[in-house]
Amino acid sequence: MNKSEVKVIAVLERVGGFASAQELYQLLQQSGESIGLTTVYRALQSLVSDKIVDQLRREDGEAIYRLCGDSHHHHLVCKQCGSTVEIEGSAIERWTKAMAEEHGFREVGHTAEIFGICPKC
Amino acid sequence: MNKSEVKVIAVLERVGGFASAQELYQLLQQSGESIGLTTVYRALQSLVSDKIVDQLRREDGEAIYRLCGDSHHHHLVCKQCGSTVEIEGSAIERWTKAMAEEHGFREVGHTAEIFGICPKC
DNA sequence: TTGAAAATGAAAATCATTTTCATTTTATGC
DNA sequence: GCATAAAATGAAAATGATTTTCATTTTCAA
Repeated sequence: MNKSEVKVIAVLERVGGFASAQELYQLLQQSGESIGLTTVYRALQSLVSDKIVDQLRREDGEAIYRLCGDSHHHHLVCKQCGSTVEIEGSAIERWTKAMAEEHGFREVGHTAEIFGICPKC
Repeated sequence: MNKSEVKVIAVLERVGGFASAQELYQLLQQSGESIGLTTVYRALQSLVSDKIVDQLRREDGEAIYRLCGDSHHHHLVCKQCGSTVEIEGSAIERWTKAMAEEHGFREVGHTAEIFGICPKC
């Protein structure tokens, strides 16, 4: 665990959820850290292979990262105005576990979003 | 639905599962079809937005496609080999409805995927 | 038949990510 | 402290999937 990895972990803690390498790089720049994009990518690779960080993919294929064990939340997003509400997702956690068990999958994670039209719109 | 889209559907039927745009392009070339890579991409985009084709992502971020069944289903995807299992999602449907109602949203939809490592890998 | 709209595809552009490679930093042995 | 090998760093180039551009071809209705 070297200096860069510590910096990346710190910014991931600050973010408290998923972020892409590019976003993390920008956040680090903004907080005055001197770190190159290449190094951010390398730190993330290393943290992923050490299972300190989870990696998954946005719909557009960009890789996103978060600290393992971060309890994550889900969003209810308005299709019209874009406003979002954080919602409770224990039903999904249970569903994930049940389905994984039923099909013998391990190291499972999930993504879930609800979208619709909010009361204001 | 134009000629290219028909060709892409035909090759997807032949494949009988997921394939990337590049793979589909090669298969089409091999079967002597005259079609450009750009056109393959465009046909896939169009088929996805018409909900004739499902799109998801390999672990490396490459988009993969397959013909979708008509029923709304969810996927359990192996992070390693990309194999997928269609799973039952009534829990999600209920969760979506409950959350939407709680926050006054209407016309709601959702996305949900579970990923992990399958028994074989 | 004709003209507009849609489709096509080669080449260029885009963009996240990885690789290269020369330089700097760190750690280790003396 | 000093020398030196190993590890880390980052700028720039390379990669590879995907998208955009744009000139050309095809389709189709009037």
